[in-house]
Amino acid sequence: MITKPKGCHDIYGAEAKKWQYVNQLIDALMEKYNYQYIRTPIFESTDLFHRGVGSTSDIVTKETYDFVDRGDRKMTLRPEGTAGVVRSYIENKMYGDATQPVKLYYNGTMYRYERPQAGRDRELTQFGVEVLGGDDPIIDAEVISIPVNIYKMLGLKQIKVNINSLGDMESRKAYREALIKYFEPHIHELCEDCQERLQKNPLRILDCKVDCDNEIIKNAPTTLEYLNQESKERFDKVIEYLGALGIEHEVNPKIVRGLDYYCHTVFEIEAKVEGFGSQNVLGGGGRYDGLTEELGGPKTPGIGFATGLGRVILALEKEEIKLPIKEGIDVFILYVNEDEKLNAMYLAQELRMNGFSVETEYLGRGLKGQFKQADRLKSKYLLILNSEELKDNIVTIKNNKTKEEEKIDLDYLIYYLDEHIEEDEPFHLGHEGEEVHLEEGEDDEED
RNA sequence: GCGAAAUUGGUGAAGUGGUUAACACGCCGGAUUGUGGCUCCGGUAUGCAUGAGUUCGAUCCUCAUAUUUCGCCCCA
Repeated sequence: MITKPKGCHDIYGAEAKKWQYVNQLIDALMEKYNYQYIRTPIFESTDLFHRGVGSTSDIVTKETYDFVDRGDRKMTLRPEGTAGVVRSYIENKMYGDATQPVKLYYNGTMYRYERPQAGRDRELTQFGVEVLGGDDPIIDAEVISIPVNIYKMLGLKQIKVNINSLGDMESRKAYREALIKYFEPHIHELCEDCQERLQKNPLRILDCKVDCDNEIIKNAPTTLEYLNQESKERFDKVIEYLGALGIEHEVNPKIVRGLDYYCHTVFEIEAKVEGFGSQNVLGGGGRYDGLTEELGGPKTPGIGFATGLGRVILALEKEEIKLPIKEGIDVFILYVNEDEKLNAMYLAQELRMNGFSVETEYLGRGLKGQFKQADRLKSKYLLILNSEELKDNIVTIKNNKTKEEEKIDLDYLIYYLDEHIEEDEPFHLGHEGEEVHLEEGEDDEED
């Protein structure tokens, strides 16, 4: 048997419904925020990812899916969304668009050559936004608010927003050096991994799992102490604006993110629910004011975030949240003989084209089996065909809940169903179209 | 890249170095000759992850491979 590649998943059945729901919620909310959907290629020139990401980690060399195409071009399956979006922004000269800043969102699969574990796959789906061409802290606050609001709308409660500032490039550099200087004399008191991190990626020592209780790490200088005046004021604004949006958060100087291009605001949102596993960051992001220039575009400030939808769905499961997913069909058409079958086929098409979800029998089961099938499909109505009745243009329609049965003229069938079956509810933001309040404590705790 | 555990039908699972691998659920059919969900009866073939080895004989023991799960590294 040929099996799926390691770290990949088939999404189908009830799980696929969850994905569709989440995707619909994202699309609906992004429309309200007026972010434009963008779809970029799933593979790009390998250079694109090498340039943006920098050299402090072994991401690029070890953890991407690289291949050479038939034209000898070096290609890489995208490991994240930002690089492609920024490339597209530059290539399509969006910095010249009439409406600025440019607000974009994407939702697609990413590929990382990693060892799978809970919450970590080789093919993953990320939803993210990028805002290019503005550096006011109001943008930072808005970008952070998007995943927070999505999690809330999905019903997730046990989440925590961590935020930090790395400052501008100057502050960041100063901090890095200070950190190396601080750790160097104590290096032998730290774990092996940390000893290696010291020169390669000293910021990562701060969230080491082995040494996290070590006094040396606890007393290490924080990014915040190394912010210059301007960076500090900027960060204070972001905090203030988050407060205005009612977004609970914690300033956590250990949040540093792994990549070189981040500056100023960085944030991560983690799932706090019991049993989530060690990969508990649902999403995160930050400001990358230097990236566009690095990739060959004009100097353009930018900020974005991405959230792994697989982890979001895992969090929904761990918090035992049931999404309001519509299930069942409107009508199941039962038939037995060939003449009825032809009518069933035609009626199914007719009703479908008139907006009803319809199933009929495909496997030649007996009437008893068809009733069972209709129940399994959670059909609201049963349409029972009978050759004799059809001659008089009559069909039997049965409400599968009340079990009441009526004989009606075929010409009235659509009218009848229109009367009895309520319209599919369009996707609502919030529940049952009620007003949504996202502030703490006002939620539906008591419902 | 490193370490640990797991893998039995459509599903949940029990079990053994030796003719037909339990039980349950599900599904299909019948009792009920065109109105079901309960009950009873019958059916559900080739199925013990894959490949090699040990053995008279392997689903069981050994090794390898694959996948899954958990942790480390890394985390975009």
